[in-house]
Amino acid sequence: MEIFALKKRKYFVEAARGYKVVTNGIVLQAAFCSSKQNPTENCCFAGFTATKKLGKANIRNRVKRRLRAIAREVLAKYGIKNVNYVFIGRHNTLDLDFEYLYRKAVKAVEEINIQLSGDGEMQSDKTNNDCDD
RNA sequence: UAAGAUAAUCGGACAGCCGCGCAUCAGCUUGACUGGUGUGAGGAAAGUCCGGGCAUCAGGGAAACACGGCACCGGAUAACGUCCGGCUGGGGAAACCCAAGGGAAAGUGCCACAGAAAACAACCGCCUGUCUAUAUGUCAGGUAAGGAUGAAAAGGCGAGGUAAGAGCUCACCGCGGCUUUGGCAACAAAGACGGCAUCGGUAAACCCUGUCGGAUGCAAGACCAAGUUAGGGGCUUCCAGGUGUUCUUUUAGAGCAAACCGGAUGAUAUGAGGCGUUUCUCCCUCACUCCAGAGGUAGGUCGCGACGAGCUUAGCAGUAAUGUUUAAGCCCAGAUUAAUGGCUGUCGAUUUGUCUUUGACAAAUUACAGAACCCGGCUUAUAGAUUGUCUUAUAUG
RNA sequence: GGGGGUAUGGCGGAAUUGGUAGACGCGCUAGACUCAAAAUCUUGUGGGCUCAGCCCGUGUCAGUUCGAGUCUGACUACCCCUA
Repeated sequence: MEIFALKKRKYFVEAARGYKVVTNGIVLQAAFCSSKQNPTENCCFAGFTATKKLGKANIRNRVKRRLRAIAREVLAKYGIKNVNYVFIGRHNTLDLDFEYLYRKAVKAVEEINIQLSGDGEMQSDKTNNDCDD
């Protein structure tokens, strides 16, 4: 599974409209790619967010790096193709143990994949009006 | 040894596994590709408080006004509100530190409350004279020694002097200008003089004097691609030379384009515009476009990554800031959801505890913080470590 | 990245040239009215202490001044603008 970076604000907003799982240390959002991204086979996209609430520029950068390191390992195994994943840092992301964060991230991805697969079947039949729920 | 003062420097190291940005080379599958090589955060990258470069608004010069910054003296610098050296004032036992530190005899304003009075001092008191009702009185004058205030009371203090007083006189101190000497200067020292009628404070109040400053900031701005509507006045078309752009067999050639520059040509008007305001002057622009002006948008490339107010070392000049090619070496991050990292181990440093003895072991901690157009400063944040010089105290010799 | 602004009791919001900080409104406390509540009326309302008083208080720290909410400098927090 190859992973590419999300770069446009548009896709971040789309992911936020999709599904969301909250764990200790990480918030995960995910949605299927739009057709404009023209994804290659067997790849998914990952974006990272650290808000100004977390701290100054130095701290926000380190949160993003940590999330990037985790996402690289987790999505390589558990990622579904043509999905935009957005990882959002929380106030304790830096303090928690790396192993602990890794296990939490695996759980979150698995959970959101179940939600996405259910949505994927329904998407073929009808429009995705119920995304906000 | 202890307590300080000050000037600087550094601000973790190594290894393993897995990754990232940029540059460049190679490959073919021609791209969100693969592989190799090189390179990749700071002393503050921060705050955005000053000063520049650079860009746009076409522009240059002069005068007046307006607005804003700065202000002991001399120097350094591209420039500065910065830096260096001095002066003066203040703090400290000392090393040393701190200061927006011009002008209050150009003018205006303000100085609450209290107080007789807050800047043109006579309310009480003191003294002299006068009047008659002989009093704790009236009127006229002199007087800043005394008066519960206040942040501040009209040079201070002592002696002489006087009706009472007073720089009225004198000594010392303060102040002022003058002369001489030293210093580039700020200023200092000495001398004699003035009597202080310049006599309070405030200029981070207006202001005056001197001096400096056009405005806006890289989301500046340039180019490419793409591209919508409407009103009024006015209504000529053309040229591929430059420029742009596309392609190729790339010192060039061919094609395309009238948006720009340039050239040719026509009509109308005698004007409009020009970076705080006004005036003057030079000059420029527009006349085939001008005025008015609604809505929409999606981006890309350059700017932007180094021959530079460049970096390192030594020499020379200078008290120093700094200057200098004199000599040698170097080319040193460039993203745009924003690279420079994640995990592990070993060592180092600090603190605490234990054992026992000046070493082991264990635990904890290992800062502030992340370039975004680029430089020179200032300010603020910062675990800990190192070095030089100086002061004071104590002890010993 | 760049540019600008604001900060005063629990909340909104005054305070003229620097001169007694907290006007005014909302809220809150206590009381009156009521069987009870609302509305209404009255009273109080920044904090601390050794409480007839004194001290500290205008985001924080300095400076100028006799005196600072106001003037000057540096910081902190929050907000806005910028294709």
